[in-house]
Amino acid sequence: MSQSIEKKCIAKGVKLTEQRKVIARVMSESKETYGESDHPDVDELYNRVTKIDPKISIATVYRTVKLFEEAGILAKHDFKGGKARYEQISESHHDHLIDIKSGDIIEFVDEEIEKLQKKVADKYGYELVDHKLELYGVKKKS
Amino acid sequence: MSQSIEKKCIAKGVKLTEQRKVIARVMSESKETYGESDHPDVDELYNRVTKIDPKISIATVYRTVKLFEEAGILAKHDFKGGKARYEQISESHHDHLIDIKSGDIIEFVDEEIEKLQKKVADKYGYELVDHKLELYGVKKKS
DNA sequence: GTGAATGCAAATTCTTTGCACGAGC
DNA sequence: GCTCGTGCAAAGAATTTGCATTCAC
Repeated sequence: MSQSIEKKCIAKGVKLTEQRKVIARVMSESKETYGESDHPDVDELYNRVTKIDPKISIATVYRTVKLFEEAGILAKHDFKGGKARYEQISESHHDHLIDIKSGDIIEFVDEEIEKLQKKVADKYGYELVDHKLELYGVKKKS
Repeated sequence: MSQSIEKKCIAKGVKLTEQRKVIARVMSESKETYGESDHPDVDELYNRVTKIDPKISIATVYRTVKLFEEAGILAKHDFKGGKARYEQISESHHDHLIDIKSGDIIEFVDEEIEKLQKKVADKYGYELVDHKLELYGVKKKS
């Protein structure tokens, strides 16, 4: 179980307003409530937070996810489909396998792929600072 | 050297209008003219095609790249930065290493990573139909 | 000739911003 | 009181779409 976003904010000196607390809480509870597959977009997040505090505006949600992203608290993903989707950054890095039929998202870690990526960057004289690996697949009938 | 887009259209039964021919030609010549790093967005493509035929509208460019993408002729990439960027699909699959300082794009192939990706999908009971691997790096001073 | 493609401008969608008001120190 | 955050609505940017006209076959 990962550290609450609220605590991370305090650790990083991000000021916590009431609105930010609600957004932090909703994102902290995301996977516990909706499963590992949960990567809400801003609209979905807005729906969830306004159930707790109906006065929060969508602009604040946009501003807050951007703030959290810059603070290294949330990760932004541009999966196929146009809108940006967010998840809390966890200690352990992982990549995504996306079911193109159902939209389900499976998170996985593959140390060997990680190592090879560094090797590739190295080969071209680069230091790897970030990467994105998304697999798109269909369930095999078995 | 890869097959011209125009020929691919004929092979796939995609109707060729004058506008589509111009767009096909510009995308076919993309890497030869602008280097391996070339992955134009729609705006850039629009600039290039209107130099050949100034009457082509941006809507046609959008419609055409979507059409070509659906026909498996162009690949669409959502690199960081908001706008979609395109390149011709070549026989040999490759991934991208992006220089986050200069924006340069290096294309690379790593068979081992490819294999591991299939293995991961397999492990979760999926058949891999597509994937996206992007490395973001900074040049090492050496 | 007929259905599909185009150009234009308006509409959509996602996201950002200007500004006046409000909250916290 | 001052600074910064928020809400609202308007602005922006990228992309799509409705419709009348034109084009490809």
